[in-house]
Amino acid sequence: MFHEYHCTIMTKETAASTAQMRKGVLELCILRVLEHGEAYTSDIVAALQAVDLLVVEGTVYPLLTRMKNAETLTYRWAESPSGPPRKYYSMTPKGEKVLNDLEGAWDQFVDSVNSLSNATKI
Amino acid sequence: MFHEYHCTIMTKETAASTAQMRKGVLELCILRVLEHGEAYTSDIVAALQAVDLLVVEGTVYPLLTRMKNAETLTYRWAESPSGPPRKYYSMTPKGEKVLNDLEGAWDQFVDSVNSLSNATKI
DNA sequence: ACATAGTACCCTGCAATACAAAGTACCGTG
DNA sequence: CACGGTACTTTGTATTGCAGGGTACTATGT
Repeated sequence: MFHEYHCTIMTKETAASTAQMRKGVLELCILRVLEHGEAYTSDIVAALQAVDLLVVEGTVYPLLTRMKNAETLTYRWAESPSGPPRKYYSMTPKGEKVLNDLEGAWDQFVDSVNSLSNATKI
Repeated sequence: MFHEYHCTIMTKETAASTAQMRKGVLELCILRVLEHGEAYTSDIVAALQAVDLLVVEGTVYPLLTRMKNAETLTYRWAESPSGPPRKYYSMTPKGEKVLNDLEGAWDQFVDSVNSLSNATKI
């Protein structure tokens, strides 16, 4: 069952493709969220869902671990008002550099895809 | 060995992410190429590489087969001026509908990702 | 006629990873 | 002390981009 009710049109094909589109850009999205300050997983998921980027915790947790291992992120433990302690993630200096690179790659990628709809001739 | 010499900045991390970004948008890109008329695989690969979308034949061939099986595309055999015959692909009516849907999904996706860099607050 | 080179298509195996689902652990409350 | 909620982790599956190798057809040169 798809949770993408808010989309105007969402056929089987489109749903599969949008799922694919998310891949590879999640790292950029997470860094953009953390650009505004530290956050823990539920914050990040909520921020991404708030802009219609549909991700689930099961996807974000492993990605955060990978980014932490790559030293793009770091975290600190912090107590929760109710529940177990949370891992609050924030960018490392290396993470800021990665973010900067990914911004450029993203812009270039969008330009490339969009240039196909006008300029291409075979 | 990466062939992405033309990119201004391409670290290990960026290269991996751009490879991921390509995934899921290739179908849209192929449809955008075929929007201008039929083409065979080498035409398509050349058109994508011309706008810095780096794909290889090994990726495009299976994708074209999947799209043909999904009845998004069809093809006709045509003789080559030199070499074996070629499969010239073109969009089916269903393909035009898929293209239209993917255009909308793509625009929405780009907006979502870009909205993170400004409006997000945690 | 035959060997060679070039072009085009196809298939197999590998690696990465999004996602689902189940499991573990901690905290507060009744 | 049991229970519900929250948070983190792990396991398994399916998808798919990519590399590499294989097959087949055509044209060319000897």
